[in-house]
Amino acid sequence: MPSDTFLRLNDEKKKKLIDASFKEFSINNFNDVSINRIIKEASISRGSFYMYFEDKKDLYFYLLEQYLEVLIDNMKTNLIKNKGDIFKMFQDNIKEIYNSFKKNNINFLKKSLENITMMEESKKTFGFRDKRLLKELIPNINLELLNDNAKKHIEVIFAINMHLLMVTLMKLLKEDSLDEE
Amino acid sequence: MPSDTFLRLNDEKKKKLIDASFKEFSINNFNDVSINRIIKEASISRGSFYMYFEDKKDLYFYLLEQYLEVLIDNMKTNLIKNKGDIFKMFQDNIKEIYNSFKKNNINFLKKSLENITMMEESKKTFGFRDKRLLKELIPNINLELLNDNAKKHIEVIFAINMHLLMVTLMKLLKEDSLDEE
DNA sequence: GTTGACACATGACAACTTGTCACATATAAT
DNA sequence: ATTATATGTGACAAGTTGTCATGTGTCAAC
Repeated sequence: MPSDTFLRLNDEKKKKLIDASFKEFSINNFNDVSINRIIKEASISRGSFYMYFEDKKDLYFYLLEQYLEVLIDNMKTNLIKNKGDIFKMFQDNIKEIYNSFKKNNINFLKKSLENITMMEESKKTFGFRDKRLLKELIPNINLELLNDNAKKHIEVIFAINMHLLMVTLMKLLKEDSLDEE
Repeated sequence: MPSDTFLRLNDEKKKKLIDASFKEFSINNFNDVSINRIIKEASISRGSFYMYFEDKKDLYFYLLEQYLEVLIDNMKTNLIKNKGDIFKMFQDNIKEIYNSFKKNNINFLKKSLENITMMEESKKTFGFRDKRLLKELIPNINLELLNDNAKKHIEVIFAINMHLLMVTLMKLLKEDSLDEE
């Protein structure tokens, strides 16, 4: 969360920083985003930045929220335009975001989705990569323990269990981290 | 992918680097992982490292694959122990990973899941955050356009559409990036 | 009007980071 | 022994981040 100091800032200064941040996060992956470039573009000092935000992550999540605001606004507009038809609204919104990307060739959402995708890659590696896991294990699985229906859908059952393993571990390990703090 | 040079390395040297890398990635988030620390721990030179791997990401995905190998091995062992019962196998595996974390308090999988979670946070922000989106839009939605069943499940329908918007955009924007290259 | 308290701004600084490259050395092939 | 080819090396430039002592501005109280 940005500090109160940031929120108290006059609109112009705030906007300048937000704009510069959006620009930077629209061009670079999270890892390559440079606070240096942001403060240069926004003409604020290094010290000020760290007065406003804890770190890059803090800034990023603030930007996400801001983006969401804009998204909601666009959706509202499109909803009214389409007389309350949510399906048409969704269609229009996709078009708009896509066109805006085509035009400027930079897009905050695009980069965000890339960041997510990169991490989802690793999730895939764990879970379902090329069905490799199952292939390796199948000789050792006793199919007789399953009923006929389950036998047929062993891939799905395996995938679900793998997913459960991930989710369970995620929860367990997360709770544990919280205990420490 | 690691270079052939790396794969040709003798086992001892390879292991030393892999071990050091796992350790570093088990303690720090992806962003905070330092190649510097890794090469120091593994006693190799900076130049060598970049001969083996393109960058941090390259190394990370290699480690993921290695981790998967170990996972498969553990699963096999547990499968045999449990006479081919995959459900018992999954249970045992969760316990094992969790206990290993409890013991060493460092865990590669834990950090990986944290990285994923952090990015999933942002996905949530876009998509479904507190049902805020729907709440803001509902006054403008014309429910008469939906049948009675759809009316009841407007939240679900909305969530699905939101998800579709994300997935569609992800695809569109990704394809477009490929065109450029 | 001076004082003091507080909020905010500043940029130099230490302590990192990464990727590259000219050069050195090892190993194999002629 | 000589030449290729494959590896190893660490200094280097060019960045990065977060901190902190030292500003400046503002506003209330004496």
